[in-house]
Amino acid sequence: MSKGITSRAENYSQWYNELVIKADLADNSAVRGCMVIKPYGYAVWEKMQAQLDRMFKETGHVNAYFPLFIPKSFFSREASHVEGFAKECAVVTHYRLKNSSDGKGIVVDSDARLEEELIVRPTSETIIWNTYKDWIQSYRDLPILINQWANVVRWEMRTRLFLRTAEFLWQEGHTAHADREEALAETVKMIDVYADFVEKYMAVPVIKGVKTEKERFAGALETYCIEALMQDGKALQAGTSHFLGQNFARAFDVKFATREGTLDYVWATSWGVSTRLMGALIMAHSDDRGLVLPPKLAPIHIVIVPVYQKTEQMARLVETILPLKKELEDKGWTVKFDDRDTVKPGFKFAEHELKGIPVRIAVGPRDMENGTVEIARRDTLEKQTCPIEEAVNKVTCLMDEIQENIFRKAQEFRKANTFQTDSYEEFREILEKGGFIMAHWDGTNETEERIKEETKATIRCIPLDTPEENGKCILTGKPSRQRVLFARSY
RNA sequence: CGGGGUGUAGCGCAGUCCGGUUAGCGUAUCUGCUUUGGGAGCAGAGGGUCGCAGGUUCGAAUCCUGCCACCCCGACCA
Repeated sequence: MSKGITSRAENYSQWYNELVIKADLADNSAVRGCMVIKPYGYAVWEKMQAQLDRMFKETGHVNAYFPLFIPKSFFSREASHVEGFAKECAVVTHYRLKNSSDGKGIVVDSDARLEEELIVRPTSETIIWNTYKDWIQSYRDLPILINQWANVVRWEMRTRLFLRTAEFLWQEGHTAHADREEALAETVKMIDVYADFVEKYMAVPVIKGVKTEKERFAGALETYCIEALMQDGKALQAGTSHFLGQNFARAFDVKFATREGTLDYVWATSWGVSTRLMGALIMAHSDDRGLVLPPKLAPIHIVIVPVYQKTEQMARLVETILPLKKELEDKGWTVKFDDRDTVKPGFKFAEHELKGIPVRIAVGPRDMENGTVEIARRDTLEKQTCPIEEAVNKVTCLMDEIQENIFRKAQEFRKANTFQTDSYEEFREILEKGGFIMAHWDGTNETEERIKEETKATIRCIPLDTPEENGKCILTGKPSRQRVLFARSY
């Protein structure tokens, strides 16, 4: 295990993987493309989960749970949906094993073949809409605003810890509405919730927009998304909210009696974020010393490290440290007192930095004499000595400062790496360095496809808040009304 | 699924071309002493079906055949 980790762009993926593993977040599992989320990583996910859940409830949603297995036939109901997901599904064909006839191990019992294969959900639209059909008869049954916390499986060709694993954890909201406007409003509301969460809690700035037809979710009429820029200059889709129109209602025959007494199909939305957000968090803030966690999502806010030579000294330090710890905890901070006597302070410093703990307090004999403690912040690595009675206030201020600072830093990075160009030549040059590019596009699938083939860049989104501006498509020179966001992406 | 690469101690690797002592190094682990304000030092100890299965040979980590797994780059994707 080497001591340093480098975030140089050319070995960014190794850096990322190494960081995830060393910072004790996750491991590769024995199952291809899956990961083991370790307790520390899971604690971060739980923090994210808790906050998102709060935000969903505040916007009127409730949680429910639907089956892991989906009958194959459900999938073929919505044509574009099956096209989008069929290639990457895990399929259950049998329900029993038996001892092999040669006595060596266990084989699948070929007599136990399922009449209809079951798909391990890659997303739950189909099984949920099949259920909603029974739940919805009248406008009085609407809206249905349900969220599910679940795992899904997508048999991806290539995987990377947190960013794209075969199995991943996520939440998926599935709502049903009586009219188009309400469903559209819900779609927008949820992308706003996501953007809020990612910016205010994860401290990662995002760009809100809609996907082009080519990048749209399979079966959606419109896909809203938030896009973030990682430190290697690649874009990461951090969350999506889909306006599904009446497509799934038609496919699953979900009609309702309207106020006016007519029969109409239900309007749908779905929206989700996943453990991929962990990937975004890691890549957006980390440095060569390891993870940098925003205080609002850090499982441990403060670590207290004692510095001492003899056991008696430690006993004296404890008398100072325990009341301090208690006082910090009363303020609502999660505090770890690292009293291990098996490793030296320097080792502990490095380890807690690797794990991204926002604030470290060191207390040693020198402090005992002066009535001080040393406070170090993870984001800037600055250290300061302060009187012990001021420590609690100091730390409390520091937490807000750190939260703001890492957001500002990420914002500045994005600003410095967002470009605007009207020349295809320059467009290609910028892509080599990485970053977001705002450029004109003629609005056709063909142009988008050709740009992707020639440059590996995709249209991340058509940003919501970009002003209209007449221009010419960067590739074809045809007229364009608005710049769109291009980037290479994960 | 296409291209490239790698499987040797918990982790990271050397040895393989050119077969030949008891398979080695770093790190981690354990014990002891000294250390402790930025990843400690010394001494000692434990830990291996050399990815799997065949074959060639007096002798295989090394050569041959087949298989498997993983990683990277592409295509695909949250």
